[in-house]
Amino acid sequence: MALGDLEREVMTQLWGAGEPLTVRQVHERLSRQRDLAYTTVMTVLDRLAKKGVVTQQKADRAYRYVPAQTREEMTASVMLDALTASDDQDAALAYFVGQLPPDALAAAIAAATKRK
Amino acid sequence: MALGDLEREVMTQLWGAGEPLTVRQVHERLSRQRDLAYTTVMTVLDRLAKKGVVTQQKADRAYRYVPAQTREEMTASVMLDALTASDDQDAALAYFVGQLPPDALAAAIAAATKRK
DNA sequence: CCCCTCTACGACGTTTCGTAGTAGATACTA
DNA sequence: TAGTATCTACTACGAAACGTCGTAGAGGGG
Repeated sequence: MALGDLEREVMTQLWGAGEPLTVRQVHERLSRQRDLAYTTVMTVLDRLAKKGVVTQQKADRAYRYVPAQTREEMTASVMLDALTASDDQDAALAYFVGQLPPDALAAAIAAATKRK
Repeated sequence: MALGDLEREVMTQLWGAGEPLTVRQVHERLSRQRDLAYTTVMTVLDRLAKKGVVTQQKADRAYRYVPAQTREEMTASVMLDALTASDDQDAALAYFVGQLPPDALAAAIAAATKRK
C-alpha cells in the first residue's frame, strides 16, 4: 500500500503527535509549512482510513485519526513486502545486509533481541 | 521507482533468462501464460528502459533488453529506500530485524560477510 | 520491388493522488 | 429560536502512471 507525498506528510503528523488528531489539528500542523484547504486534509485522512492505514474514532462530533501502525512497523512491513516479493529471498536479504553499515546492523540486532 | 504488475512480470522474464532478450523473446515467454499483443510488451520494455530499469543494446536489427540490476540488487534497493525514508531508521531496522526468522538473518549475515 | 520485422509514437481507459468545493447535519450562541 | 460555526459526506477535476494496442515508417531479405 504505497502512500503519496501528501499522504506521507499527514502520516508524519499523526505519528509525531503521539495521540489521535482531528482533521482540524492535522490541518493546523500542516499549515505551518504548506497552504492547504481544510477539505484537502480531510479527503486525505479519509483515504488513509479507507486504506486501513489509519483508524477513525468518533469523539465528540469530530473524528479522531490515529495511525493503525507505528512508523517503524509500517517501514518494516514495506521492507518485508519487498523482500518476500523477491524470487530468491535469501540472496536479496544477504545483499541488503551487505549494504548496511555494519554497526547499524549490529545495533539493530541488539535492540531487536533485547526487546523480546 | 515502483513497477506495475506487468512491468514486474516482464522483469521476471528478463531476470530469469539470464541473457539479453528481444521484445519477441519476452513476448513469447509471456504468451505461455497470458495473451498479450506484441506491441504491449514493446511498450513496457520501452518504459522500463526510460526508467533506467533495463538497458537496450542494439544487436542485429532488434534491441536486446537486459536488466540494469540483478533482482537482489533491486530488492535490496527498495528495502533501503523504505528504510531511509523512515524517521527513526534505527528503530525501523530493529523492528524489521525482529520480524525476520533468526536463522534467515544469520545466514544472510554469513553470506554477506563471506562475499566481501 | 514487395514483404516481413522492428521501432517510434500516439492513443485510450482506468486508477491513484493532490486539491478543493458544496451540501447537509449538528451544535453553540445571542 | 434563528443564525453561525463546525464537521462529515459526496462529488469533481486535472495530472501522472500503467495496461493495452494500433498505425506508420524504416530497413533488410527474397
